Amino acid sequence: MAVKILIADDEEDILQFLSYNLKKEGYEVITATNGADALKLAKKENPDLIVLDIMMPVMDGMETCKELRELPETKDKLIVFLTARSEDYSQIAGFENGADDYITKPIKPKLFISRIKALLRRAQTTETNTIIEFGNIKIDKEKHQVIKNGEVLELPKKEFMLLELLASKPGKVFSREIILEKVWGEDVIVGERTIDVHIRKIREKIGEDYIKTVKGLGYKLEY
Amino acid sequence: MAVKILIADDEEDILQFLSYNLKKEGYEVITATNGADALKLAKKENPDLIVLDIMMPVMDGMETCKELRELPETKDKLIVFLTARSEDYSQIAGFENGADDYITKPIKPKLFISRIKALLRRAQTTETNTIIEFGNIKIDKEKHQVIKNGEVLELPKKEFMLLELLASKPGKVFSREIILEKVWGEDVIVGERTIDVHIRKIREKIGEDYIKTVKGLGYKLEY
DNA sequence: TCTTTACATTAAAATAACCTGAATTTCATA
DNA sequence: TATGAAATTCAGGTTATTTTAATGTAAAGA
Repeated sequence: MAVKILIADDEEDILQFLSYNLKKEGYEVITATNGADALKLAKKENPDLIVLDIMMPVMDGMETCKELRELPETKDKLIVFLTARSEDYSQIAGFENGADDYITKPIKPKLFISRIKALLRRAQTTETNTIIEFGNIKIDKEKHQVIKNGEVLELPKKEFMLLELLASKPGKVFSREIILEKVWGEDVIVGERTIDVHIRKIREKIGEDYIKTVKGLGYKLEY
Repeated sequence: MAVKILIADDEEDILQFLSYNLKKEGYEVITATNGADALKLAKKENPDLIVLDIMMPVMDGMETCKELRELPETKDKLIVFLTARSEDYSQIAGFENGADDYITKPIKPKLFISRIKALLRRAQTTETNTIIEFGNIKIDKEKHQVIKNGEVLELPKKEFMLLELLASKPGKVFSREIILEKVWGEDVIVGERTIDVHIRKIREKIGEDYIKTVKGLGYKLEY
């Protein structure tokens, strides 16, 4: 599922500029031209991150931020302020539970993107256990290694992801559809035979007995 | 080696007053009269602790603090804010990686010194091991040296930092994204090929077999 | 049995990721 | 501010990975 970002700015130029750059990175973008709209959209669309211009008509960025922090459904959202370089920092550093980051205009695309990415990454606390075990196979996500009876196997990216998926719930049958979505991504279009080929490669490496074909349904991992 | 403290304040009186008191305690003191200079000095002189006045021309204390927190070489430094008593505490509390302590003016020498001491003491106890070893390679952070079979290799800054990062968790795959963030800093935008080139330089020096490329993911250190 | 369906296999094509060396720019230091 | 070292960029080359496409096989249904 794509990461959703809400941008609120009254200047169309900036809105388009930021949208373009974020979309290019694969983010889903929604926009508002003032704080009040941003608030409504935030409640409705549940974005992962919100970019607020400080200066906006109807409701400015700070007021919007304050309101967002008060609503239960948006209070923990990541919020980034856009500020003119000239604006006094102390003015916006003022509140408790303020923004998670401040970006000054003029905005440089690469810098903007890297800040956004850094924030989203830091927020990701769902770092799950990095080691999965089943039978005599051990999968170490961090080291990107599969160990079979002490023997280290280095699988390339896609193979690793596919095995990781199957191993995330041993015994469960994963349909080709699900596999494509999880390993390749929702909007990546590849033929179904591609999966077969990867399964073959994995079987060659970890042994033929682990991954079982369930005709008409998909694949599962058993031990 | 004496503890080095950087003070940034636009008022000469205060600068002298604090310098005097710190020097009397045996600290080495360097000074700046605005945030921009402080930033430059911090990078160059590598002080152990930085005292920043909130109100300064060119770049104020908060802005300086933010920038310091973004540079890899200064991000973990101890930072103390000087604030006028009138200034509201909550005004400056907004930042994520804020200061380590706040001291209000007017400054009482004894109190000031004891706070500084306390901070330094706290920081010292958490000082990490300065030597990392793996295989026949030894990395001495303090001496900024890499020793391979007794032979001393002097790596330049970036190469050293990169190797240090990889060595901080041998086996773990570090993505280019993470490498850029940790070694170059979030906001420093350099091309991805830059990493490759540094990796090659390191390999040329420590040998080809330690750093492993994991295609599509990044690099890891193995031995 | 013949046909259909679903998956397997293989080699080759396409792509993405990385390496390399040279040129250029930046930086620290005298 | 001149100098050499370090850092960065760039473009062409190389390799590993991914994907396709053509063909094979086995099992289920007509």
